[in-house]
Amino acid sequence: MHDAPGEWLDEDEDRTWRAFFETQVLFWRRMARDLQHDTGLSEPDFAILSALLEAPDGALRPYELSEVTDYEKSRLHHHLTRMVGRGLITRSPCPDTPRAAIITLTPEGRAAITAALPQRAAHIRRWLLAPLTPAQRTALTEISHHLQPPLHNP
Amino acid sequence: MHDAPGEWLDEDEDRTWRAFFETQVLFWRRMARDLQHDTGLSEPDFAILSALLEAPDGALRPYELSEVTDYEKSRLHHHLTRMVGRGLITRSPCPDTPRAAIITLTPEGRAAITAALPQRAAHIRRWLLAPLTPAQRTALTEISHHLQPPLHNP
DNA sequence: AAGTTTGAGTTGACGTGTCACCCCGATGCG
DNA sequence: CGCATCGGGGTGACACGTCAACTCAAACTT
Repeated sequence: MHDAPGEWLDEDEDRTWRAFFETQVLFWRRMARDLQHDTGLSEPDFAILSALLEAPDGALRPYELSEVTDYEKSRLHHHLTRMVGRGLITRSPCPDTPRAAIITLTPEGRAAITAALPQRAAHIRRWLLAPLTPAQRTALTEISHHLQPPLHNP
Repeated sequence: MHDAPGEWLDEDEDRTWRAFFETQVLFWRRMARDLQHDTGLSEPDFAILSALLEAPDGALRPYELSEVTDYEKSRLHHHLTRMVGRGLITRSPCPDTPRAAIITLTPEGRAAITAALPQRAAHIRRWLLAPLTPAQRTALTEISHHLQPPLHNP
């Protein structure tokens, strides 16, 4: 015999993989570039600011932000530090609980994210939704769900 | 009227976007983690080493690597520097043409990439191909191609 | 021939991410 | 009570990427 699953993908698998891979690289590159150029925000800026915008008073604790954005605490901490430096948020010790921090949207941060939302929607439409037929959109949604959950072995 | 395209995505668009977004994040996280843990290589390591492996004598000039991998020259240069430091490749001045460099696979680099190829194929099967039905695979291939080319306005 | 342009290669500063580890208050339990 | 463990928060080192700019030889221009 030659090989069971083989050393590399067969021709069909390879076609799917290459199309997928190249498209993903292109897509995220376009999204990051447009977001940056149209709003001055990066992907993580956008994720954090929009989480804060949906929170009451525009304020959340870091671990809550970490759950919403699915960023590890260290990555989140570093990024929050940079965002404080740019005036988008503030980090203050929580008055009641000592050992706790609280992240708050500044007016500049609020202005930035509210201005960015429609831009972002336009980017998503332009690079993802518009090129697809309605059938392809639903297919993509289903495919995404299929790739998501099993998690048997994280 | 309320709004033409609106400030954010409508419910249906949002469902597609969220499913897509979250799945992509998860997918690339899994792929990078598995590649790292099973082979000690990062995504850019893998891309560069497999390009070199397919080249005659396992050697290419940086600008050729840049075309194959679609990395900007600066990113490529920095990464090559790190890879030289790890002994995966060598960078030598090209004998005939002065101002040119030549990147060569070391025995360690060749061993690393040949060991990594089947691992990588297994990761792709596990996280992308296996969870999908044959129909979904072909749909994904087509969707990827639809998202690719237009480029009207880079 | 002198001057401009082109392009491969390089550099440095800085933004982004990951890893391993530390700090310390709160919680739980022998 | 004393001690361990847990978890939110934080830090530093280093890997990865982007941007703007520089070098310098070859090619192109006038």
